Amino acid sequence: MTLPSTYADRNCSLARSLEIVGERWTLLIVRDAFFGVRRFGDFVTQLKIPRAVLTSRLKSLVQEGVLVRDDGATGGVEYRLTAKGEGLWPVVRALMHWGDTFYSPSGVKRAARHDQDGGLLDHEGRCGDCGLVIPVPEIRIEPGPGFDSTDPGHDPVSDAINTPRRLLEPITASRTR
Amino acid sequence: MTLPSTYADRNCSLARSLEIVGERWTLLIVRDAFFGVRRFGDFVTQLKIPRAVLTSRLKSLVQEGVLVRDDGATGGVEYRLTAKGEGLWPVVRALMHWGDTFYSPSGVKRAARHDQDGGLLDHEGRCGDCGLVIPVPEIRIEPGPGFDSTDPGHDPVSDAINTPRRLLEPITASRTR
DNA sequence: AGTAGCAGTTCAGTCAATGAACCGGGTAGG
DNA sequence: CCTACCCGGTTCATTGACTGAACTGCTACT
Repeated sequence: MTLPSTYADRNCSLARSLEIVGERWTLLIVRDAFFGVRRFGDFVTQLKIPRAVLTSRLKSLVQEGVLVRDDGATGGVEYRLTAKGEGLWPVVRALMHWGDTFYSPSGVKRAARHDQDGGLLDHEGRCGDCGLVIPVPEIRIEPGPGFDSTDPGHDPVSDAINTPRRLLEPITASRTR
Repeated sequence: MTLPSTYADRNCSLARSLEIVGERWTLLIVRDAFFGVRRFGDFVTQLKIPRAVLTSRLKSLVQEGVLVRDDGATGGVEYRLTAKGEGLWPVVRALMHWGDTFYSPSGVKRAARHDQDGGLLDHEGRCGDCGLVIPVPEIRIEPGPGFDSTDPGHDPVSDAINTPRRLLEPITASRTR
């Protein structure tokens, strides 16, 4: 899966995409990046992913141009989504919608709103108020009716993610800067 | 990944979805099912997936209600998408679109049309002619400009898949019934 | 110097994937 | 009735990937 063309089908863009984001953990890393996670350690605590696996996934995501790694202004290492990475939002949205539909009887686990006018976004990412498809940086995400708030967050990163916030806004919770 | 809740995050429908369709090969099996593949042996020849893995994937997809297994009218075993399985079409479409966008400079590898009026479907599945989102059984799929027809199909199943056809229509190519 | 936080590595144990050979039931032909 | 073939599925030895815990090395602060 890591190597190019592990799936034989050269004529299928689905297979091609899965070469990049089809491995275990990869899409969850991307989701966290949408939610503002940027630091190696924050991915580890949020996802409980083995550090070695995270290293390998971040490396290939950077190589594929889904993330950029830079030693950021804050002094530490940061991983951020590129435009190509942001292009995965419809994929993440579609999977979340399918999961909400078939595995969350009490309603969506997370709702998306248009940050500018507060309108609810439908499953296609279209704002109920202004009718437009909202670009990623203008989307605000918040807990929905299906969100389970018993068993509350155990770490500041999860807490930050579960608070209404705009996508891509960096998480600064644990860091007092 | 096979077990429930291998991904810790209970409050994320993305993680929940990936429990079901996030394993290696699973979405490719689903894609083939959309393209009309129904037989064990056809999945093997089309995907070149190890038979043991296919057995295991089909079993869990049936268990999750994405596929149904029945000993069909034709006499053989058949795997078909359920409504829940058809609900994965937006996921498959989103991943194909991302792959087309970033890995297929010469254009989409497969185009989708509204079978009724011949209108091209956009990346949201909306018909350019009638403006509606087209339900899966009314979608016709055909090779697009990015399709590589050198290195032609080596097996009748691939040939059938690469011929314009409606989704879900069973492949009967190799079988002379 | 001394400590703390963080990105990333190392390593041994475990579990899943791979590919090729094999099994057994059903059907068709002789 | 016997044989050959097709097909779904299993078995098995090998290889490779994932896991979790401990460790390294760098930087900043005291």
